[in-house]
Amino acid sequence: MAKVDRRIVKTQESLKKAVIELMSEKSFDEITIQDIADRANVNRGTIYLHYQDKYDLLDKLIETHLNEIGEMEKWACEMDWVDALVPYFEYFENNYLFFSTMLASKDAKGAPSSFRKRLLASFMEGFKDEIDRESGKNTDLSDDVLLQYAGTAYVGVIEWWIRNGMPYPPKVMAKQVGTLLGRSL
Amino acid sequence: MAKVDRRIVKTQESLKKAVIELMSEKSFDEITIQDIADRANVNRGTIYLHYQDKYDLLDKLIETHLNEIGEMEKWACEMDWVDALVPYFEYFENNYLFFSTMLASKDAKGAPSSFRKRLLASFMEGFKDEIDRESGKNTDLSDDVLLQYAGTAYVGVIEWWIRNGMPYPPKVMAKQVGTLLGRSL
DNA sequence: AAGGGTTTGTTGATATATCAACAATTCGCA
DNA sequence: TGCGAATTGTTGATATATCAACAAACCCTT
Repeated sequence: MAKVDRRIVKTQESLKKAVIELMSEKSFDEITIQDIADRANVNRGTIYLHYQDKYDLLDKLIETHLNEIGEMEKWACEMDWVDALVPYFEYFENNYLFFSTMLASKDAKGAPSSFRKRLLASFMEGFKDEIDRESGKNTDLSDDVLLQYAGTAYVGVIEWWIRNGMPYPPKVMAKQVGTLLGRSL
Repeated sequence: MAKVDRRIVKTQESLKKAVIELMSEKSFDEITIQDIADRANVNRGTIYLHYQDKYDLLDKLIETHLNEIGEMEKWACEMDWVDALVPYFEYFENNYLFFSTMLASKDAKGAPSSFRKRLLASFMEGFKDEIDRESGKNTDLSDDVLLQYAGTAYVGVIEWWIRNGMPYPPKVMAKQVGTLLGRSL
């Protein structure tokens, strides 16, 4: 990974943080580029050095998180389901504002292409390699159905957990969801 | 006040914040320029664009706060002592980390020139115009003594209040200290 | 006191961010 | 509908921050 200039990182992080904050206050279409610039304490023009427009910014923001989640999948490989899920729930907890905002906000017209959908796709992709093909318990099931089932279940639980203010600690969630996913796949 | 470039403000604020944080962890002489740069997430060289060395940085940091306190004096003029003090104590509260660190840390060799002394001088200066010259209650007292008395008392109380984790809310402190200062001056 | 590692202050070349100004577009509303 | 105001996206000139590299000063430890 080539080193990125410090200023780029700082600017992009302020911008992303600003968008998240603003989205928890107004709907995405009401947010203006100037709003974002002000909140991030960055010149308006600077935004265009990094992003096409606010849709692109939101898009990249989502992409960033999905990538980080994707990274964890590799790390978590070779682990028990229950243990592997802990970092996920901790990640959701640490980025509470982002997830609650994303799952709460209605999609704007153009770009956002439903965060929920992208999250689901990401999870299903990750589940692919985790399906039990040995014990034979899944021989009568098609992957499509299985993935859809486990994926929506997972997303659904996360959504519920976030929306309800994370009523259980990450470890407890990981254990329970881990058990259930283990049964399903 | 000519507008200052955004980047300058950001950089200087990170640097000042970094110094305060670090001073609450190590003694000032143990802090290295590189430490400050790292903590502030700024290139080491950038520090020299703004300050001579770490002593200068600390000096300017103190100066900044003393100036802000000085500003409040003008604003607070024409007010009852009790009311006038409220913003002060609120300021101390808001900058708790700074004041507790500054009042706690032993002076390093070169520059710091005792924060406590500078604070005292600043207050005494501010008290000058507040001495009661009309009622005649102070005719037998010399300004020197009076200022020294009230100044050290004020600083002493603040020091105590900060050191003990601000056991009373700012308004309560303002009321009590205000009463006492009113009697003294 | 010598030596090896660390910290410092400085430099020059380069990258990025800023600012102000502009025309083009969109928005709110009369 | 159409006007005025706000927002957008771009530009060019400039300011600031970055990075890497350097020699000098400064520990410490032997």
